[in-house]
Amino acid sequence: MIKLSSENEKLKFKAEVFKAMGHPLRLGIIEFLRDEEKCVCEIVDFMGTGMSNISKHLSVLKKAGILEDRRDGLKMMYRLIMPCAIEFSSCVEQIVLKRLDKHRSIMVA
Amino acid sequence: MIKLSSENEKLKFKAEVFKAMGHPLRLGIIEFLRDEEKCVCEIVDFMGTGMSNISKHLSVLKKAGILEDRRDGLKMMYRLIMPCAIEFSSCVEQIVLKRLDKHRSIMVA
DNA sequence: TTATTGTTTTACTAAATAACGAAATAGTGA
DNA sequence: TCACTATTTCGTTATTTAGTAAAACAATAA
Repeated sequence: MIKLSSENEKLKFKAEVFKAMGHPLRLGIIEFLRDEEKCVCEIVDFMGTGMSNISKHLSVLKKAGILEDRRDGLKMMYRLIMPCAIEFSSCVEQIVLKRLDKHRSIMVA
Repeated sequence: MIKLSSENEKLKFKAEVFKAMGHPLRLGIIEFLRDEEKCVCEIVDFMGTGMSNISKHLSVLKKAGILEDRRDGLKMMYRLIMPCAIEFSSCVEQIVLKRLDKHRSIMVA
């Protein structure tokens, strides 16, 4: 069966969102922004890596449509604009924890 | 601020789930399996690429804990075991469509 | 204007990972 | 054994990632 090309286009766009979230540092940023916007400097302090590196990851998330930024004086503030990302992340977390438990009990057995 | 290492471990596991979904072909497989299990041959027919390629992508999804398989005679049947993946995928789709609309209206304006 | 702060971008290196097709290798059942 | 379905391995090519350093940029203060 041949898939419609518009379907493929949609899949590519959607996959880009998942790909953007598929990196520990970027996922950490998303969770850090869960409740309120933060400046780049706060994100750098929290994540513990260089500003230039964080800035690159932020631009990936922005391009994917997951974050938006806004200037506040000298600072750039970033905020989450895809609330379902947090929901899905918690769902994945539950599954991951369950798997880790299972793994642990196999190790013990 | 320094992050706990167990937090980092969890982030890595979760990121793996997102990474697994961050590929058009794999996302297509997930949506194809939305309602019922399918054999590899059906997935190959639907996605339109080689079996060896599909098989590898299936193993990525299985390893991430998104799919499970079961043998039925000669065939291997795959099914989705992470229902929230579908929910999140629809949420992302809505956002992607909105962005495409906006893009289109900018192009027209 | 110049200096300072906060951020982004570009450029480069090096290592790791991912993608795909083709061929070899399982498993299962007749 | 043969046919069928699926997985694995191999080799090539491409992409991703981390990291650092330097330059560019934007807004504010002196």
